[in-house]
Amino acid sequence: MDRTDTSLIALRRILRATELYGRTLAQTAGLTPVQIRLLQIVLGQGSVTPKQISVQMGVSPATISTLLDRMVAKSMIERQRSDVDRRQTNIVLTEEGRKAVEGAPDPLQQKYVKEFEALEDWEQAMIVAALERVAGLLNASDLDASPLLDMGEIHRTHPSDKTGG
Amino acid sequence: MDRTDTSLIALRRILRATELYGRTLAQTAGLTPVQIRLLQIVLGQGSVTPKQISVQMGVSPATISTLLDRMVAKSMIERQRSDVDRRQTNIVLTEEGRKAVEGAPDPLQQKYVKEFEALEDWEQAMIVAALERVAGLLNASDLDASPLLDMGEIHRTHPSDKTGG
DNA sequence: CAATTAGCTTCGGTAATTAAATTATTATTT
DNA sequence: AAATAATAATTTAATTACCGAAGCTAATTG
Repeated sequence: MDRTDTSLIALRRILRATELYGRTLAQTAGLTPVQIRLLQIVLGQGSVTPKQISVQMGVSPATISTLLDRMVAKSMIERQRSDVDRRQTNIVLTEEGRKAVEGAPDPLQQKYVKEFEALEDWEQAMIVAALERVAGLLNASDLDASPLLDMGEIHRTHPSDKTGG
Repeated sequence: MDRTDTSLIALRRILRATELYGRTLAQTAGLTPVQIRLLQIVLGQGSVTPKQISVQMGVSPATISTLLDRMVAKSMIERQRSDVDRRQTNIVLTEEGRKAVEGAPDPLQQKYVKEFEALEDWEQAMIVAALERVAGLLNASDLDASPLLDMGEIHRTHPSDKTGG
């Protein structure tokens, strides 16, 4: 077995593990994976339009619209008409929504961060370099990643009050 | 920004790129991402039970059952009652299903393989080591990866006409 | 044989998804 | 400015994804 296959298999293991565990986490939080991803995007941006969300999640605006309906019904987000361009709607988290997303961190946080930080210095450096290389190979744009920068904060805080809902 | 955050962002870029591109590929093939994953699992295993599929995909058997219904209706797979244990059903690809899955390879194959193989030797080695390390951190079980070993064959073979199976 | 367990399916319901059509607003063109 | 085009969001109708509970069939166990 050559290295291409080996790396592909490792990548698939990463994808599977993340997805499977993410589903578990979502159910624990009383939300769906899609709903959590929405909340994460809004948290990372502070304020986004449905259009922006649809691009980041790779689904149509119609999908986002109905998804937002449900999240409004759950009092997780609010729609605010934009002042500068009244065609646009700004999506913001409610207090409840912020608690929900901070109490339901994403699977990478849970399974990855602690172990990563326990690694030797040189190994961390190698992993960072390799991951960025792979992301580059996949043409992964910064558009996808930068909104989630704020998520990095989570592993530093104590989400000890999981008042599940 | 520390290395933990940097690596998390890179990982998310990988996840997003794979998912977004996978959705595009699926639509091009006239299938959904879930349906393609089902076909990939059956291809990799040769013959699987609905229960095994449900474990690998991380969904309930009920979900698989209805999914199989649709794929049978599309003539992509067949249900075959097991002889050794007649409670079980063996899922196998039809000729049409095999063509479909081989004609719609997964996003990693498409966007990754060629570029990876163009890398310097040392860089390939580094990436393999790093990816396997990360997969290990995420506790990705071998259960998830080994079924997909056969997928690695795809980029080497010509899916012309493989008689027999 | 009766009870239990295992594997799969069916049923009822919620959520996710899209294409197409609609509404409201902004931008452009004549 | 009036007409036209383009953009942002939503609604509608339809399909797919998903699950728990209940039901069915086959295997196992007492």
